[in-house]
Amino acid sequence: MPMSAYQVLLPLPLPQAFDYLPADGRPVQAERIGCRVRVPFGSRELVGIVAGIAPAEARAELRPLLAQLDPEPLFHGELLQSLRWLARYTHAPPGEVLATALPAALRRGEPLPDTHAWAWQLTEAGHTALPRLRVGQPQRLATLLQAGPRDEDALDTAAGRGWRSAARALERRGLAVRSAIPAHTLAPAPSAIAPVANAEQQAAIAAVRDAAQAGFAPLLLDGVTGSGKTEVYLQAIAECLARGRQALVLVPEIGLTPQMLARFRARLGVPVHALHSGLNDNERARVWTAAWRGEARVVVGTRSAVFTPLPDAGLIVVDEEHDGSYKQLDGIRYHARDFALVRGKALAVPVLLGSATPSLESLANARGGRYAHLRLSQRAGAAQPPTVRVLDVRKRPLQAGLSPELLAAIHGALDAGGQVLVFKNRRGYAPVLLCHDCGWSAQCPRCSTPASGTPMTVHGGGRRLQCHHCGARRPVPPACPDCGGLALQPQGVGTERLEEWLTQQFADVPVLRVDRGSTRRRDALAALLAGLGARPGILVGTQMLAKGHDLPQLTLVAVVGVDEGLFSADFRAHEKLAQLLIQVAGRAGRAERRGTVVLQTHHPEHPLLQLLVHGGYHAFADSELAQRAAAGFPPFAHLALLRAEARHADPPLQFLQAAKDLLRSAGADTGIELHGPLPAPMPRRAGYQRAQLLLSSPQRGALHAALDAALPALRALPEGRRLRWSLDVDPVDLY
DNA sequence: AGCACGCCGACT
DNA sequence: GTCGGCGTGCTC
Repeated sequence: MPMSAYQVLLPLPLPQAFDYLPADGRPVQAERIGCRVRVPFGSRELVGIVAGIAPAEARAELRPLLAQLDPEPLFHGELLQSLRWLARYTHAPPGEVLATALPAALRRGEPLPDTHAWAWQLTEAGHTALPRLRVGQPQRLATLLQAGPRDEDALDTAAGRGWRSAARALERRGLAVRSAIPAHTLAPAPSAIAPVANAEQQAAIAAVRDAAQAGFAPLLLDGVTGSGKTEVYLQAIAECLARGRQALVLVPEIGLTPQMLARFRARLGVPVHALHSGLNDNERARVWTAAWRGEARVVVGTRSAVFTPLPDAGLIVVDEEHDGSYKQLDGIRYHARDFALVRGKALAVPVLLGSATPSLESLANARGGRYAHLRLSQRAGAAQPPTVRVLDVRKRPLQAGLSPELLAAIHGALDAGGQVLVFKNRRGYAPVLLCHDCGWSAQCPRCSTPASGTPMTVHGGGRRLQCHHCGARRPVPPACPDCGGLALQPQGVGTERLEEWLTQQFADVPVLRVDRGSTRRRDALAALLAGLGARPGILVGTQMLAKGHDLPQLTLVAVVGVDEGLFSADFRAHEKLAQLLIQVAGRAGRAERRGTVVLQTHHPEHPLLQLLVHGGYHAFADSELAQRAAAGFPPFAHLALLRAEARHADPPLQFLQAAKDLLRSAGADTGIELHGPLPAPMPRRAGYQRAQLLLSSPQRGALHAALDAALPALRALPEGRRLRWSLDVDPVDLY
C-alpha cells in the first residue's frame, strides 16, 4: 500500500510544509485539508494547518500527528486559497500567514468556542406555579418569561439588576431552566427606519446590486464628507442580508466607534459582530467562529477582520479605504483593503471601497475603468461645504503659534454658540528643548537623521522629554548639560502647550485635548466628548480628531502647523497631507450652520494648498498622479522594500549589497530597478542602524519574479543571521 | 522561530 | 576541573 502523508504548514519562518503520517494508522483523508493538527516538531509540539496531501512516494521516516484538532476544516476552500495567494504575494512564509489569520486562541490549538447564547425559560412546573409565587424578584422574572424564552442579553435590559440570582432561585426550585440557543436566532427588530436615499445614493446602491448579480466587482464609492456613504453601505448590506448572505465591513482603527456600531445595530435587524483590538482572545475567537459557522451575518472590524471566514459571503465593504491603518507594518505586511479585493474576487462578491479622499491607487483604478466609479457629490440634507480661508501668517505676531486673526475667528465662533476644533499635528508640550545660553538642544541618544540627532519632545507640562521615534523618556534636566546654565526653554508648540494657552485665553469655555496621550483608555474620547455635549468649547487635537465621532456643533476648524508636511521627502507625504486636510475640514459645519476652515500657513502659495482650496481633492489628485507618473512611483510603478537593521551601520549595508548582487546575478533584475542600498531616511532608530534597498518596476510580475528568484539564496545568506531584515511588498512609506 | 549540539573563557 | 557564551544547523 503506497504511503501517503499530510502536508502541514507550521507557524515558522520557513517556506516549506512538513509531512506527517495520520495518527494510529488511519488513512489519509483529503477532507482534512484546512484542519488544525498538533504535531511533534523536533523536541517541541506545534499547531499547524493541513495544507495538502503529500504524493505517495518513499520518504524518510515520517512522524505521526499527535492530534486532529478540528472535526471540519477551519479554512474552507476560498480562505485557504486566498491566504496562500497572500503568502506568495507578500513573499511571507505560508505557515505564518495562516497563523496570523487565526485568532490567538485558535492558533494555540484551543477548541472552537461555543457561539451559543443562553436563554431562560419556564418549565411546566414553572408555568403552573407562577400564580402562586410570592411577590418579589423571582416572581417578576417568571412573569417576564411567561411569554416564552428570553436570552440573557435581552434580560439584562428587560429585567433589570439582580435578575440572575432570581433566575438561579427559580432554577433551584425546578421552575426555570437555562439552555443554549444559536446566537443568530436573536434578531433584534430594526429600531430605525431607512431614510430615503437621494438620486446619487440610489444609483450607488443599484450599482452594488447589479454587481452582486454578476459576482465579483470592485466599486469605488467616492463621496464628499457628509454625503451619506454610510447610508449606501447600510442599504447595500440590508440587500445582501435579504439575499441570505453575510456582509463584512472593514473600518479604520479609530473609525470603529460605539456610535457607528449603534447605527448599524439599529438599522440592520440582525446581530452585528464587532471585531477589534479591544476584544480579548476568547471574544475574538467567538466572533471568528460565529462567522465560520455562518451564524454571524454582519461582521464589522478593523484590519485583521479581513481574515474572517465567510461561508455565505455576499458583500465586502472597506470604509475610508485610503486609511493608512489598513496596512500592517510588522510581521506579515499585508494591506487589508487589497486583500479584501482578492477575497472578493475569490468569493465572487462585490467589494465596495468608500472614501471622501480615495487613495491614488483606487482613483487611478477607477479612472482606468477597472473599478466602477460611484460619485456622491452632495452633502446630505441642505448642508453646505465649508468655507476655506488660507491665512498667511508670515511676519504676523504669533502667540502659541496662533495669529491674531485666528484668535478673532475662534472668539467669533464661540460667541455664536459653536464649537471650535484646533488641529495641530504635533503631540506633546513643545517639539524642542533649547538652552538659551549656549544653543544646546535635547536630542534622543538612540535616534538620528543624516544631518543630526532627532530632538526630543517636551511632555508633561514641561517636565519630561520623550522621543517620538523610539519612545525613550527621561526627565527634563535641571540645568543645561553642556554649559550648566539655567536657561532651558521649550521651543515651538505642541497640543499640550496649545491646550494650556487656550485654557488661559478662553477661561469661560471648556478646552479639551484629544490625542494619543489624553485618550489612551478605551472610550476615553467618547466620555470626553459626552462631557462637552453641545456647549461652546474648544477641542485641541491631532489627527485622531480627523474622523470617528460626530461633532455636530463644530463650526470652525483651525488648522495650524501643517507646513512641515508640505516639504516632507516621502513620496506619499502630499497624498497623506491632502487626505488629512480634507478629512479635518470635513468636520466643520452641518445642515443648520455652514462651517469655516482656517488654514494657517507660512506657505500660502504652495501648490498643494492652492490646488486643494481652489480645486478640491480631485484637482490635487490629478496633479499628484501626473507627478507620480513622471517620477515612476505608485500607482504607475510597483515597489518592494528590503529593510535591514543592526547595532552597527555596516552589516545592514553589506547584507543589502549582497541581496542586490543576488538579484543581479540571478538575472532576475530584468525589468526592475534597484535603488540602494542606502541608509534609511531615519538611519538610526532606537539604537539600531537601518538601511534599505528599494526595488521598483512598472510590471508587478517582474518584481515578483525577481523576488522569487533571489529570495531562497537571500534567506541562506550567512550575513542575514546576524541582523534583522524584512521584505515589504507595496510599502506605504519608505521610512 | 526555537532548540540542541558544539567548541573556547572565568569561576564554585 | 565545570558553567556558559552564542555560532550553525535542523526540524517532517
